[in-house]
Amino acid sequence: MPDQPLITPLPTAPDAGTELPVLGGPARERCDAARNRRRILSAAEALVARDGAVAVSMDQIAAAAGVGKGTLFRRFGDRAGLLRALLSDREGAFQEALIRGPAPLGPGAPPEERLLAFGPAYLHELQDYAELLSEVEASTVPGELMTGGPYALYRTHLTLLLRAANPRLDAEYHADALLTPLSAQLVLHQRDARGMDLERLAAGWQAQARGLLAI
Amino acid sequence: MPDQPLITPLPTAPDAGTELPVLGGPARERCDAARNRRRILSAAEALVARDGAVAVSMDQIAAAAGVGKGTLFRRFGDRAGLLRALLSDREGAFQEALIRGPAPLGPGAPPEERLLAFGPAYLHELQDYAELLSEVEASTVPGELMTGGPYALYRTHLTLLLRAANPRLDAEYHADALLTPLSAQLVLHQRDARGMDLERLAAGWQAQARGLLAI
DNA sequence: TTGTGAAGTGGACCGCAGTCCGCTTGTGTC
DNA sequence: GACACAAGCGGACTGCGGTCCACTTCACAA
Repeated sequence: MPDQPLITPLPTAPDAGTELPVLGGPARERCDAARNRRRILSAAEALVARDGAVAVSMDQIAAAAGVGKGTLFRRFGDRAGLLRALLSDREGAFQEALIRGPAPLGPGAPPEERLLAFGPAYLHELQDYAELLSEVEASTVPGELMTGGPYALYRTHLTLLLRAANPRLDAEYHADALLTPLSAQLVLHQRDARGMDLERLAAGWQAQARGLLAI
Repeated sequence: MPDQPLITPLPTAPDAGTELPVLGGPARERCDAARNRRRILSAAEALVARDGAVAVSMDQIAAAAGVGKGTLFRRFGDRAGLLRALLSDREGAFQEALIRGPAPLGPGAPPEERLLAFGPAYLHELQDYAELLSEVEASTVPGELMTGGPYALYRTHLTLLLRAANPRLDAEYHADALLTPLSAQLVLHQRDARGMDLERLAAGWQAQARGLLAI
């Protein structure tokens, strides 16, 4: 299982990873590089767990990992990339469940049911790592957030489901419109500052989706 | 007409402004301070018009205005506050139209119609200053964006309309859910990177709202 | 074992937003 | 007009994310 499943690697950081001993691919990773990557990730994980993602700086991570700062940026592109790498396992599992998992989230159920299952499932996953993902959202350059990374997959997924469930809709638009209320920053604010619990958010999201199916 | 209508001033920057010659209020603004504020705003406006909001730094604005950097931050709190001040006239006009303007955006029309008028009107306004507002969104600390500033008014407005139009809804949730797809960052991405024109965005938003009225 | 080129490294460096505090200046009082 | 004091000022300073490039280390071939 790759370290960063389904996340397109940065052009500057191929990160082919996964120490396959055979089949020297187009660009194998040198073993000292792999060792440093592990060091960086485990140092970052420990610091984030202790102090929270907001309070951890790239210098701190570099120092804790015993590498230079340049190595962090060569490996992960920018701060958002490093934080995203910390999430990749969990995000990968969710993406896997979307594509190959059991119904109604995975294939097998009718598109209406799969659509209605998405929001609550995503919100449930989000509870664990909302703070980290919120930090990723904040430190990603605006346009890039929607373009690459996991959002592109979710957008495609929702577009296909919407198109199948109600062909009269502008599926592309509504995929965005259903995805933005799931933003980690918003959900965190709703949960912590306004006291809206998970069930309420999930029910609201489903109502939003059901409305689209009704027209 | 105040400089920053309906925008609650920062605690560190009272900005009572508006050179009222009479009625010495609780905290009159000294006239050199007012002169500097005008200098800063016009310098900022010129630089933003020339180079774009992203490319303009606080140091540049301070230098162009002929004041120290500390003055900028004393006056406007942070970068987002300064950029928001550049928008305040236009935002104020739109808020005015919401509250006291002609129907269907203003009062007089039934809530369903006022709701459906909001999205397209806001998107239309946004076209002019989307880049600036996107920069404000990006440089505002996450929680604060929804709490203060114009968003609070829009959220309240939508909440009231939704509650009146369909009492079965969780009006507070759906106010957020209808507001997030109007984020300047998203709209800019949809318009420029994905080639979705204004009519399409407006129609999509209305469909989203109409769905809520239907259930 | 040794040579070689590319992949990898790390810390000095840059421009940035935001803070701090000693100094200046305007204003109301006597 | 002189004074006192608070309001205002500004630039040096901090820590940050991110870049750069001279240097080191690895992997492979002869």
